[in-house]
Amino acid sequence: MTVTLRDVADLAGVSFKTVSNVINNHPHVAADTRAKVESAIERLGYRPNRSARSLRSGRTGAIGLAVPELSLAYFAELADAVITVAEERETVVLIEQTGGDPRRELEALHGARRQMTDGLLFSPLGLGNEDAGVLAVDFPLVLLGERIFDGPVDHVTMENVDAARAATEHLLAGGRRRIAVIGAHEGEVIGSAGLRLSGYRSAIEAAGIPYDDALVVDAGPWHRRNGAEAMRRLLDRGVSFDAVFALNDELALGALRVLREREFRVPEQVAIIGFDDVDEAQYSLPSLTTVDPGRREIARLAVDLLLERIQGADTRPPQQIRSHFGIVARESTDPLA
Amino acid sequence: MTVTLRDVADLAGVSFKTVSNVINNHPHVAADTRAKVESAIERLGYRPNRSARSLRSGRTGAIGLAVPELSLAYFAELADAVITVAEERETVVLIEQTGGDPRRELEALHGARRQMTDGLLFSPLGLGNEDAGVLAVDFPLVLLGERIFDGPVDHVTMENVDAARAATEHLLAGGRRRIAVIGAHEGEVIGSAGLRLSGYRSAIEAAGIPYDDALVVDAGPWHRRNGAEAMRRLLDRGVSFDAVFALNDELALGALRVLREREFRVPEQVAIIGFDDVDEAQYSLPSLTTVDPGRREIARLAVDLLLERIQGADTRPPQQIRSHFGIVARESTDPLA
DNA sequence: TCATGGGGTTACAACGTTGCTAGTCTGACC
DNA sequence: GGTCAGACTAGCAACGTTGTAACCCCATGA
Repeated sequence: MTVTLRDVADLAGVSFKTVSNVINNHPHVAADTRAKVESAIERLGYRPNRSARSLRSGRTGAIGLAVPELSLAYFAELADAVITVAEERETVVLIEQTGGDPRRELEALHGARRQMTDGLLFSPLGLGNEDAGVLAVDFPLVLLGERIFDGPVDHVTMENVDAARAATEHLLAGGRRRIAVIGAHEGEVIGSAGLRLSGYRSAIEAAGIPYDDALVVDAGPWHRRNGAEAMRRLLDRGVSFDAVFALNDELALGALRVLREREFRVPEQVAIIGFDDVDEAQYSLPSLTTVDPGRREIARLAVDLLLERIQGADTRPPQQIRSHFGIVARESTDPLA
Repeated sequence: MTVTLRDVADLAGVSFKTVSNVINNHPHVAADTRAKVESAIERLGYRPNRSARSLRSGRTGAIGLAVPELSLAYFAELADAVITVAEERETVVLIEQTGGDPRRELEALHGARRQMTDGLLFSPLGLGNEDAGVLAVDFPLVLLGERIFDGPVDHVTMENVDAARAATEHLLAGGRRRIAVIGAHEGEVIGSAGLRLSGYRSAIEAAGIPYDDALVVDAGPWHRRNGAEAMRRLLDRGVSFDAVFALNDELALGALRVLREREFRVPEQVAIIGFDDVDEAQYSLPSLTTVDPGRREIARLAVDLLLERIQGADTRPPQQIRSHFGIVARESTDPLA
């Protein structure tokens, strides 16, 4: 039924161990032996059995990716990028959705699925810096996102503060002075919300504009519906503003929807900028200016770092790596005439 | 280092095979033996080794999901649903992206990754009905989508024709008479495009409206950008229309963007309906009427069918299963006053 | 009393691979 | 000519699990 090393060996007239040597590119295999074996492999359509290989070697050739949920465009596009990079490295990706629930995030770290992978790319949402201890695990782990910074592990993240500052400066450069923020998380210091908010704050204060609480709206999860709802709350407060910095694109698109519903002209009356550069941002009306946080770069850096740790080649202390960001200017922030 | 059956057996004072029997719920294990073994398992934190189990039993406990790309919201949301259902069945999902490329789709069917899974959920895009033969594989396979209907395999799909007819009727009921179609694929008979177009056609003809080629616009891949571009082509043709049926939501959102750019009032001058009910459809402006094709139902049916085939419990001939659809009426098709 | 049967448990042999070790052979060197 | 290094190949023993078949023992019925 299934073709094994032994079958190949019989056909090639060598021992099955020699076939194994050929497959694993051992040195000291004579060229003609290698040729014989390879043609036998070809003839029989031999494929190494991954379970047997894993059992013996302790490697699975797979990595895990734990994210909140694929329905969020950012994570879907991140997963896309991770899978694509991993494929180039002959590695498969096993996706787990945690829903941002701390309990399920812990399970992603310690659950039974870990056995099926050699390491994990972990993007927590429910766990925070106070949980950094749980990251002390005995398998290769690369942390993504901005929920935890004090963990004893490699961490690939984006330049949240600098990028948020740049986003805010982009609005300021367009002549805006009263810039609202959508998507804050009350009291959060680190975490995407806290970091981006602090970037915002440093930009406006550098421009001599005082920070105004009334312009900052909390939102729960960063879905469109929460962006819409937050914008409604902001409008209902009756404060005036001429720009909005939504802390991610989904929030921005939800907020944009409400702005236009209430017949604000965007960008003439209100400019809006998002964060993430999801594909969709190009196709809203107006198209959405946003921050490209370097998603593909993050995927590449994270996968490569994880694979190096798995191979044991990399024995450096835990790394903190940041991707490069850029402002993608589109219609939603066209400067005032 | 790792805890094995033997360690548990030693602690419990039984043979390692008895431990195996306990774990696999074999009948004929005395209650007190079971208790002893279970407490030993607990004490040592024993976890069965999946590679060893796979090697011996031939089962991996994983299924594959091959889709064009996760960046397309429909597939991201489908993957979300599949992973969620599979998790409830203690099964992990291994996602492969084919990019809709026939070569990579074939690889998904025959490639090395198949070894890591017990079966495959396969949503082709590049392969068509003429390739049905390649689906004759020796592992459990459940086909998704509407590219291939003549395959010798289980197939879970949506009611494309009926749903498209209902979508068109929804527009007709709103008083629209000149309904354009965006996203056709020239000459396609089956496939989502072909089927949905034929549903459209049967609806308008039943309403006594002749089919007009000038109203039907081709588009390549169903991305926003193609929807936008197709809408531009349609407008450039100079034909008049009072409604648009976009064959999926992404096309609809791209088209909507162009309509509003060109200052059409939606839905007053032009109504638009999509297909898929992606999350985003609720947050566009105007919100997008669409067809809910029963994505969660598809995921559940497909996973359960695949798992039954894997267990060998299901020996029926290949099944054709269809999910239930519904029209989700939103602002973009508000009826004419 | 002895065969019978079945509950409960166990020994043994795989599953297909790789790490380690040991071997054989050739050619070069002193 | 003998020794030795190095190139090349092979044998054995795991890795941790499950299927098969066998075992023991006690209760039952003849």
